[in-house]
Amino acid sequence: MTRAPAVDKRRVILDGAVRAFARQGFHTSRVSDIADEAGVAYGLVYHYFTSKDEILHTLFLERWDILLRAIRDTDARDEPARDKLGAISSFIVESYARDPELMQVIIVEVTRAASTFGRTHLAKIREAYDLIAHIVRRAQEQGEFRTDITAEFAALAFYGAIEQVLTGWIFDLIPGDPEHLEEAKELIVETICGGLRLNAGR
Amino acid sequence: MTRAPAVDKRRVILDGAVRAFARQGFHTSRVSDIADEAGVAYGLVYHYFTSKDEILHTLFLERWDILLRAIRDTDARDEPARDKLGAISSFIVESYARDPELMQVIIVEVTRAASTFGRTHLAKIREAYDLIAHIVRRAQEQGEFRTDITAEFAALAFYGAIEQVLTGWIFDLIPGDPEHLEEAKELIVETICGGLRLNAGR
Amino acid sequence: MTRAPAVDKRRVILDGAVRAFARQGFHTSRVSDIADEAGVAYGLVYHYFTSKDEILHTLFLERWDILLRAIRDTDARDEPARDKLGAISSFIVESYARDPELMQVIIVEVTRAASTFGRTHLAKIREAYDLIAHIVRRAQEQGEFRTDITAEFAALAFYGAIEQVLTGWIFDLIPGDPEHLEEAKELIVETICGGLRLNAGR
Amino acid sequence: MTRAPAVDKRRVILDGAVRAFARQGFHTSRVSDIADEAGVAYGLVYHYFTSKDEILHTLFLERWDILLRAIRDTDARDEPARDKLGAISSFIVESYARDPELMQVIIVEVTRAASTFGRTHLAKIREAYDLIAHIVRRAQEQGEFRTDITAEFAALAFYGAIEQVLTGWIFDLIPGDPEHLEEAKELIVETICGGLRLNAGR
DNA sequence: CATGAATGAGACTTCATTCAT
DNA sequence: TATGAATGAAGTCTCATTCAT
Repeated sequence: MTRAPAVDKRRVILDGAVRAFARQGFHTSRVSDIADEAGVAYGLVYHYFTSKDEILHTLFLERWDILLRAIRDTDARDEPARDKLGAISSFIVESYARDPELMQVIIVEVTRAASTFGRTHLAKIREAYDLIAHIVRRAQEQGEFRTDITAEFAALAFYGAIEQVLTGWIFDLIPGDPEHLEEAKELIVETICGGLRLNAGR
Repeated sequence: MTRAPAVDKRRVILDGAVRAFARQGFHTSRVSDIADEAGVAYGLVYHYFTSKDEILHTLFLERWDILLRAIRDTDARDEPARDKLGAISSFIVESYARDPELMQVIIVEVTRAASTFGRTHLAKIREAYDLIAHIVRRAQEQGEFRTDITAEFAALAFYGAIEQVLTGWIFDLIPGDPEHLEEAKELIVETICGGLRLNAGR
Repeated sequence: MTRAPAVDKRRVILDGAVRAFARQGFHTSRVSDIADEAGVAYGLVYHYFTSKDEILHTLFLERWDILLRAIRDTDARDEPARDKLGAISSFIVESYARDPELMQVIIVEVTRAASTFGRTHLAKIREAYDLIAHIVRRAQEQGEFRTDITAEFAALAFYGAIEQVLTGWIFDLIPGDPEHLEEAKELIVETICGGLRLNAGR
Repeated sequence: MTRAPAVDKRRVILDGAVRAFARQGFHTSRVSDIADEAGVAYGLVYHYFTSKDEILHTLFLERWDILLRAIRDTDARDEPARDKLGAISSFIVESYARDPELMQVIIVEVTRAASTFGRTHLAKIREAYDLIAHIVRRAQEQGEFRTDITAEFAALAFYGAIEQVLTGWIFDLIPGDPEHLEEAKELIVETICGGLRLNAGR
């Protein structure tokens, strides 16, 4: 007759891990650092997770599935590709605004640090590119986007630009205050869709 | 009086390290893997480098300085910013074409895996962004580029797009045969400068 | 709530270290030798101590503080300096009789092998000399001891004689059976206080 | 038809070793430190010595044989034991005055740090004690010294007192300027022969 | 003789994971 | 659930010694 725990220790550990990973990086974080950060005992981490790796996997998968769902939902809407990409850009920036440490961990330790984890989750990551590429491809078919740039290529460029901007915030290369974040949502997509070139057509 | 050795063992070790890091990643590569790959004795690695880290630092700095010089040289030329960015894109793609393993190591282990190394070399990395931003800024002043996207932001987006495309090749997300590489040089810059949108102005 | 362990593993490790150090010397003892001798796993040594050095430090400090306290207690008594020195001599010889390996380690590896450790603990070691010198100085002031030999000098000579006798036992230069040990307590102090010379005054 | 080298490199290396060992201790001195200190190339050390150990052995044996000879010469003289011990004391202090670094190395790294080297040279070291004990024994037989303190024991105490005083100088526990050194020669022997006790007989 | 590059065994230390309580 | 002591494999770095020139 055990009642539900006052706090979800599993969650507490995941949150501690985010803070530890964000501060010291995954490799430099010891399991004891995670436990300390979470305020739980050393061994409890292994009660909820089979390995240190699994914690990072979990953090990534949780978040990435949310992202994939968001992209799918966006794509389902009936609106110009430009707006869809805008929505995706907004969603990612918004995610960063809400939990910068978590996004930092996912980008720095998984998405970009392809070493072990990236490779493990390559399929998942690719899924996002594919979904974006799909949006682009449809836009090309419908005459909204140019066709001389392949959809796959465009998807990478788009996502790469977003991640780099986030990286810029993470490492203080560009100002990351709320105002700039808000502004960036639109600028990112405009950069990719509209291009830097100043021309009459716009 | 010792004469110069027939082969530069230091170079041999660096080359071995590139292969080891490219195959297994920096963290997973043991110093003995580097030595094996280079075909030298374990201890010799420490004869030329003070630590495993220093090897990666050296690889990065060697290459990055070449990149910075290339960007500076490009900027010095008198031509449209569009062409300058094209030249930079070409240079980076070309670097990848010539030594994909080295570029993989630099991107995957340093530039993107900011954890420990990125932070160390942040200043160096930023230098590249700044140089690119400078090109953009000048283009904005001269009416070649639109001004509603800040130069710093544009630089990040541009560089991010390139890196992501390279990452795409590295992880086989998009075809990376010579033909595609050649084509990409131009496509990258056209994506960023021209934008994806199909419009009359072009 | 974890209860106190049946055996104090920290103590077990220290004891194992004493045996290892006594047998092979500090430098020649590997951490694995200590663990083996203590009958614990390799890593447990580092659970309780931060380094191999710290183990030796601990052994020394534990014992030396006991010695210092003994000297202080002795000095507090109201009796001739001759008897005080006799008590100190007895205490040290007694310490050796009880745990010859520990004393060997402290003398051979710390007190005399001043290289690294001695220097670290020089202040502590000096404290002992100073306390002895203080006893001598008081005796000089009260006419018990001659004054042409400085107290500091006398303290060194006294302590040096003791240590050398212990070293003699440790290296089997002189017989170290219980009987001789007992006898030595008095002989040491008599040598230093009475002198070797045969003269009418005694 | 090679002529004698301008400088005896072997000697130069030994001298460099003394400085290195005195400064950093034997264990902490690398062979390269010795070479650097001597101003010769790395490998040359192995041209003259088979191992790092052998260098220390050589330093010790060279000096110790001189000491043994000095003791023997002293003993051969026809004079009171008191004066013989005085001569030995003088000789050792003099040795320290002339080359404190060498004496430091011999005492700190060999004589007292019995670990590996002491054991190796135990027989040699014992020889000195035996010679001193012999002097004492003769003095006892001739009624100069008391007989209740065994000669072996007395020899250890005497030598121990000397070494401790030297150690005091080495580690700056007592002032080691020339004046004090001169004075010590006599004080040491007077401490041991005359004793600290103030009594009518003297 | 002289040089210093090359070798590789060895030892410390770290830390993920297990387990008894 | 919860704790943290216990385990031991793994990896970095050091450095004495060898050797080609």
